[in-house]
Amino acid sequence: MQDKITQLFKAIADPTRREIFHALVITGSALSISQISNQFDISRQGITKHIKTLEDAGLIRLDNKGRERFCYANAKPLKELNTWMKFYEQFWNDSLDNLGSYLDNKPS
Amino acid sequence: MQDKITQLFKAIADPTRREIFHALVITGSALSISQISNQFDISRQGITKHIKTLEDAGLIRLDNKGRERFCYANAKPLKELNTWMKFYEQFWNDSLDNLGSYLDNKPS
DNA sequence: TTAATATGCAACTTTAAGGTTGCATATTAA
DNA sequence: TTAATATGCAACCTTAAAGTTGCATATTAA
Repeated sequence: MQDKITQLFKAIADPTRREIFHALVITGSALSISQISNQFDISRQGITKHIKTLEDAGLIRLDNKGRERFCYANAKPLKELNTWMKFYEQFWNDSLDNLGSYLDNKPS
Repeated sequence: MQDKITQLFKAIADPTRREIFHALVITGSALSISQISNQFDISRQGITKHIKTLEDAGLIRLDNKGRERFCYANAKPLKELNTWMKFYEQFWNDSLDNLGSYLDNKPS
């Protein structure tokens, strides 16, 4: 399997999955798979696959309740992505970006 | 085409592309396509494709110099991803995560 | 000017991702 | 107990992504 951070980035790289995750976060509680899939045009099975991907990435958790499965968000893994990004903050704040130092060293 | 943020997430979701980007960032200057591809096991053409993807996402820029093409990093687009993530910071800091409010409302 | 280097373009293969359909099964409502 | 609901499992299709190879071309070094 791929590394954790790749798995996380891939999970949120899909717009449908970001929507599902966001819906769960703002709901603040849990939604069943049917409730989620009703909000999308794609089939329930398609949504189930997305949910599995999000679950594998740790971004959602599932709780069985009778015949239903409730999903709720877990934003904690995003901390790792934030850590990854933090490193680059110093670079995106550079007014010149790397072009500056590149041009300084450019062979003429 | 897909939206900007999806394009960015997909660009950095690939581990090889993250490596290329990181190498360019820490180099602080520019590297030619050959110099980059020499650091990887995959073919030059494979690297060229990754570079194209990174360029399309705005994460690197290219500058032609004779027969060479120099790539340099541009971290600025990551700001957008950071903005996306910032929203969820309040949730990953919750000690209880959404499980708490979910259980509170769970039908018994 | 000949050879080596750096690259682009295009076609191709392989694998993974997103999505569908059909069917089986467990749970709950009528 | 019969019907409706919520779901899983598995097979399948389609498209896109990752990566390759071969060849053409421009630039630079010998």
